[in-house]
Amino acid sequence: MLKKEKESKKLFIKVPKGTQDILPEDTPKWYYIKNIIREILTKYGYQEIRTPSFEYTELFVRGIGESTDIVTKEMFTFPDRKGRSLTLRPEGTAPVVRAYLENKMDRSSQVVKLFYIGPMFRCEKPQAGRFRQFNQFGIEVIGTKSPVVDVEVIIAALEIYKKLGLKNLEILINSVGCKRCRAIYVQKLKEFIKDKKDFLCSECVNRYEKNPLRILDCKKDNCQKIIKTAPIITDYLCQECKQHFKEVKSYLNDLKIKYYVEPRLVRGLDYYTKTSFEIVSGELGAQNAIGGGGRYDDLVEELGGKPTPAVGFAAGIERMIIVMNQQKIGWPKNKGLDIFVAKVSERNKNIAFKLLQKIRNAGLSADMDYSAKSLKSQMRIAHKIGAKYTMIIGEEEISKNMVTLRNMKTKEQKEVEVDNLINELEKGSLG
RNA sequence: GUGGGCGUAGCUCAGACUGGUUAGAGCCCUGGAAUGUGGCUCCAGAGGUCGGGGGUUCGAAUCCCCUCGCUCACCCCA
Repeated sequence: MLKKEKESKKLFIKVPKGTQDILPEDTPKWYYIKNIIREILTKYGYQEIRTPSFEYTELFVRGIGESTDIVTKEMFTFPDRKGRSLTLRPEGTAPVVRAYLENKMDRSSQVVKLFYIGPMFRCEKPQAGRFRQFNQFGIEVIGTKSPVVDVEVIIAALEIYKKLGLKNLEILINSVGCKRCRAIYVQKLKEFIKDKKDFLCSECVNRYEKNPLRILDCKKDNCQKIIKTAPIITDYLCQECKQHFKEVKSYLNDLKIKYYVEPRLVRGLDYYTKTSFEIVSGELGAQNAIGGGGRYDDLVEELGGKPTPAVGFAAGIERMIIVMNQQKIGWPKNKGLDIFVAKVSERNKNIAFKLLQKIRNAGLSADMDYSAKSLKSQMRIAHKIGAKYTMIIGEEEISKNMVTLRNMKTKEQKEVEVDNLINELEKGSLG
């Protein structure tokens, strides 16, 4: 017996690493946040799209980029029964573009504005603000190269943050150019670094061949020193990219939105072109990005469509919640129960249950205790769960075909006829 | 993948450095305080083989080794 218990304790299964339960005390927060996201994005003309939680692996390999960290070491990939490779989505943009093409949305209208909310999966080592399953909301505007849209995406995100009450967010912005000018810049960068390679850290030496732009992001002191004097991409943008970046900045200025140009901002997804930005918070620890995005003018074509410019943004909801908690921002709490039904003795439980159901049918929330607890205990429960009223059913009341209704706040209570109960409640006993 | 920190009651932790009688506190939980009423207070009670395994020792929560888990950082990102 004791041995069994011991063994069963060992067999407790825990949540997988990097995942978490959202408990009832927190679900209202999620409702609240998701509602605000939907409300504001709808206002901006975005429509919600829901894509599957997994896709064929190839979508992400082609979309995000073969050599990216996400694809090389962070994906949950598994074969289906026929051996086709599937992957839990690590991000939302590639699936949305896939759905856009698959459902011929390119034919139905000029510009398609979509948003999504849902879980993403990355098999990384968890730490502060980083999980293996996390939720993102994201927006995608497909079908226009106008820089106005880059800005709209940013301000839509900012409005959501603002509505939630998040403070002290910073916007970092950069342009990573297009295919052509980026290639030229990368060449310049490599030339600059070539004779300084020996002073770089071992990882950056690797990056030199694979993805030289990442060297800009290295935080090691030595690399920083070298990078400091390196050419910056914004000096090598082609005419079109330069003009685009200029317009984006000028719209931001017009709207009096504060931002920092960060020429070394390079994001880890290969599809970005031109505008690339990040929204960061000091309250997040090392993982300070609360959201990020940019333009991806080549992705639609990359995934088999016609050349179609697009821009998007994605934000981590868990990180938003972390910042909300840090900044002690409140959110609507669970609504208490309208009525708790308390029975004086077990003999009354059938009547109590019938009345309980009657109240529920009238559209009010109601509950009772199903074990044989004392009236005192039942009152305690009613108090603890925040019931507005407690309905007490005892022999005295039953003999008169009445119940006692107690207002938990004012502590006033009165007897009410059962036949008149719903009327009484609707009439305003509940305010 | 590489490093640091931490695992003692449901929760927050003390005890560990300087091994030694039944391992503690607060909160929470359960029951009770003139018989049918919440909070506070008071009383009583439940709850841990100290993450797991091995070793040293007369004796281990405490020292050593292994292992698992959590956490933070690097990396990368939301």
